[in-house]
Amino acid sequence: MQLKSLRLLVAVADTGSFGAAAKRLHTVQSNVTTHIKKLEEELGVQLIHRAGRVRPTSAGLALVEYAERMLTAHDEAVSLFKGQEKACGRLRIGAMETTTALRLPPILAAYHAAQPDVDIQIKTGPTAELVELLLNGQVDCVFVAGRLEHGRYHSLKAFSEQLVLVGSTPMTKMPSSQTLLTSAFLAFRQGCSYRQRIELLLASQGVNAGRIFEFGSLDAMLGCVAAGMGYTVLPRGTVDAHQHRFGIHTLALPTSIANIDTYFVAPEPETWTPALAGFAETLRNAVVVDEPQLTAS
Amino acid sequence: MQLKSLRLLVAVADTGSFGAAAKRLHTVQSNVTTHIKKLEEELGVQLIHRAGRVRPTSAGLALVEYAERMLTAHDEAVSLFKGQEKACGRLRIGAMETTTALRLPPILAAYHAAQPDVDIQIKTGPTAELVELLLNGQVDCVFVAGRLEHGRYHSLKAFSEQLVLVGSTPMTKMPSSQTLLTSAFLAFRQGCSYRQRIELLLASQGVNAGRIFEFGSLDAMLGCVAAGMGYTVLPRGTVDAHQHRFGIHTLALPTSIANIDTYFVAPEPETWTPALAGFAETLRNAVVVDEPQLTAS
DNA sequence: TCGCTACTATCTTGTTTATAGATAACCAGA
DNA sequence: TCTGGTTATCTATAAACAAGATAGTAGCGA
Repeated sequence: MQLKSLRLLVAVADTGSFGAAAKRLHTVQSNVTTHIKKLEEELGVQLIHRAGRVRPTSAGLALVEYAERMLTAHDEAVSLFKGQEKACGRLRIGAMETTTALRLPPILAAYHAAQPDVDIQIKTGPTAELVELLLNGQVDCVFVAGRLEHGRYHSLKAFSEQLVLVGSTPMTKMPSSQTLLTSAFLAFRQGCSYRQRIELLLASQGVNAGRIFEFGSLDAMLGCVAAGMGYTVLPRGTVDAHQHRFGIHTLALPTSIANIDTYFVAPEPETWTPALAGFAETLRNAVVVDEPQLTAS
Repeated sequence: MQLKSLRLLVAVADTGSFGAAAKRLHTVQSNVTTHIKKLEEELGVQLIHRAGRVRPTSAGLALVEYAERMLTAHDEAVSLFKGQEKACGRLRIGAMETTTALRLPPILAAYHAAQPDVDIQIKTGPTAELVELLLNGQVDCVFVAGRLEHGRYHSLKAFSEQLVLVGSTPMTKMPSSQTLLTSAFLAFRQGCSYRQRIELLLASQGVNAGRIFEFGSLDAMLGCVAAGMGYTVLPRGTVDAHQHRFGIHTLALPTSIANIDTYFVAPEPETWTPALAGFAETLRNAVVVDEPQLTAS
């Protein structure tokens, strides 16, 4: 059974004539006859009344219902890829908690304005988990800290973050090793790249292992820092955006530890749906505005 | 885009290998490659990651969803006609009020027991309307009074009815012309074949035009007869079944007027869905039990 | 009843497409 | 670097398809 035959069947049922159906689908009448006959042979049922008026039999009518379901699905699928201008379908984005909170909203807003027919799904998690999701095909693209070493992936430097030390009291210089050793550190759960920087920071200060509490959400973490529970390390932009809500203070970190880049990573562009291609386009524009120099690999 | 290609795509996504997909669908690996490649060219998108693990890209995954919708519809459609033993789908039956009330219930019960997956729809109406419905393809088969003169239809004598005169008082002989002239007659709406018999009866008694009230339902009609509103003409079996509920009395009519056959009429058997073929089978069995001599044309 | 018209079925031709098998290229792991 | 398993490419054969020409058929009106 071919979609072509079903389309002809529907056309015959619609127009009530083989010739008209042929004309509608830009072919000739003899082909319509052949296709319908083949369908009938395949199913062992007469689908069209030929004597007198040409009209579908009840078997034909029943098949037309299914044919319409199939053709609708087919046309939708095609428009997924060949939709002119307007993409549709679904876009699954994976991003870190901090990226989602600070960087994504304006980009998603711009994208939604450009492609209103795309359903957007955001999954948040630490970098390691996001990479796993991408490799498993559970998301279409991710925002992660650091370039993905894995080959055959498209990556684009999206944002540059500056990490700062966050505490509950004003700081003018790095807290002493002694203070750090006795303080708690608050971080996202295992796999978060910022957490690695915390460990790097502690090591640079000669502190081996601080106490680290794991958090799942940014708000909870900042709330606890404000309450004097300990320190954390976060991008400056993220902290700035929340500073008025929490009584928190920041201290710049050494450049080698502070600078961290967020990359947009997705499979090769040849595999992109128009929805994803449009998102990459939106992102590229947003990045260019922020920061003229960008790198693609 | 061919259903065959989509089935291969789904198989590749399932098995994670071109060769395994080929084996599952009884073809060779090179054909799988060709089909997938053709799909990819047609849509302008890479659907399968070939490097390393063979797995669908996110575009491929999106297409697989639509492919499954299409293939499900296809398989359902095929099972509509090729379903082994068990028919499915829908069966639309047109029947007269009296047939529906008296004759259909046991047949429908038997049919439903044999084909539980068929949705049954009954439309009731007078013979003329039913014929119209059948000719328009709005029902799959009908039970009507009298053979359908229209060619190219399959018809089968299903039931033989004997019409009786129904009144509110015991009758031993035909009421006088005077009584008939001043009485009302109750009948189904225009187009009902029983109504024609009423007019025939009146004519045979030398009464030109009695007053005729139209009713839409059997119960209402019998209730009004019992209340002494007038006479009606109905099949004996129908009256017998309702006699205990209403105070009504019957009188046999002359054979020429009394005998009326109910025919099962449907388009040619070649156009039958398994659902309809099964119904005809059930009906044939039921009729044979009732009355060994039957006629098919 | 006769012809006219509009329609579908069939046949034929050249072209396109599908299939299976053989072979080459490729990737990942040892 | 070799190897086992995998995909891509090529080829010959077979099948399917599209279009045109033609024949057959039903319905309609005179």
